[in-house]
Amino acid sequence: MSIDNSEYFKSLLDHIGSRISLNAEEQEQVCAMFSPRVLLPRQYLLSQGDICHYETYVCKGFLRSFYVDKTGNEHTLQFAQEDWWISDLSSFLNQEPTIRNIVALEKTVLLQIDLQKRQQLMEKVPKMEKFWRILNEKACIAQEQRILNNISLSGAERYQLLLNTYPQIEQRLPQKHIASFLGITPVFLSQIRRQIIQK
Amino acid sequence: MSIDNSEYFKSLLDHIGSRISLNAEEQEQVCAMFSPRVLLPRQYLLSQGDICHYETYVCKGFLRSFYVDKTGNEHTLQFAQEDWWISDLSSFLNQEPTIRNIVALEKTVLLQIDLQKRQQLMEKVPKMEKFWRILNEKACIAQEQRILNNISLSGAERYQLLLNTYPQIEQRLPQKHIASFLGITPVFLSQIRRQIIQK
DNA sequence: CGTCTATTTGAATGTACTCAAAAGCGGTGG
DNA sequence: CCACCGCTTTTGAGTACATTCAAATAGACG
Repeated sequence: MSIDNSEYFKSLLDHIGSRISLNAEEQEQVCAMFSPRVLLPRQYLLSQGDICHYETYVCKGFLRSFYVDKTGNEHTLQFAQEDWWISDLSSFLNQEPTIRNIVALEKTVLLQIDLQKRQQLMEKVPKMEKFWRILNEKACIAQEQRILNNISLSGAERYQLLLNTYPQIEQRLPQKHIASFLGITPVFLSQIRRQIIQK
Repeated sequence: MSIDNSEYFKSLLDHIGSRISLNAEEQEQVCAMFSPRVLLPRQYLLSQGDICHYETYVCKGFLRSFYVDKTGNEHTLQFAQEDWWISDLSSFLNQEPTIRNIVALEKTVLLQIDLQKRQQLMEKVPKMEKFWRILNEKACIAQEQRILNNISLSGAERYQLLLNTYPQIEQRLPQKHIASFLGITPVFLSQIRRQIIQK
């Protein structure tokens, strides 16, 4: 493990440590199961048709997962920044080809674990079972809220809410990706922004 | 435990047993933590402002969780039928008041566990930690797919997909609830159905 | 049978999309 | 440093998707 990497493993351990407490030995066992990886901007972590082999923790950088429909339009499922996770759970757990893509938007540093090692890790360090349970519970809560927003709010309202929740998001992302996350077209998002400015 | 109830505990144990394997003692410990409850049609399991005190397994019947916005419109987050779970995870885990409602649509039989007992159960029967991890993973996968449908499909397409996935849903639910689940108005759903019939 | 609620229908309106063109904004190379 | 290229954003016009409001019809339940 290089000096560089140790910084990234530390952020993973901090992340896990904020949910469960690990002793030194357990921390080592955790780190032993994760492999670091670096992506350059526009580099793909997962492409339509691949099997998603890893659950991925983001140490640094920014990624986007999206689906491309038959007409070629992109629909953004998730963004992931520092201290978040990203994967295609369905493809990962069932080891089936995905219909999604994950791409780095910036230079990105990741820590990855495959299904087998995750299994082994949960056997060796049973607390990690709890960690993933908690992680998934939080993910469920966030997703429920997003579903509620999608079925109850207009495009303009969803945009305002996103801005309130992540004020800095516009600096880091082109608008068209925000639009595809909200479920509207880039043209319509531009119109929404114009109306906001005119007030 | 009455004879009646044992039938319902059996379905819970079958449900859990399909994800993890429990021995007889563990099965008893599980059952000891759950309390049965019966709801009549239109009876509320949870009301806006309450704290969600239970995770609820549905033995029999049908429930709906929904949010009422400022204008009084209802938005359906989830339906739950036999062998499904329903709760407001956010309210349950944080023990905070909910903004949602859960109501029985039919006569319903439930098994409920509160946060403290769930905690105790996971300590006594560590496998249950795994059970809830798996349960939440599956919930996440389903929610991701619903989000993708919401941002990439039209109302008519979402309706067709729902019918394909749950062909019998129309027998069990008024249309207005289906509409509020899809994120469209009942009037519009009626128009969609008319167009389908005309083909 | 009457009442209450759900569904349908129609018309008008608003929300969001498509298409096309123009303007803006980096990055790259001369 | 500027000109050019490719990509993103803006703008406008026309269209389609979805909502609101109101009234009529249909179903469910006591």
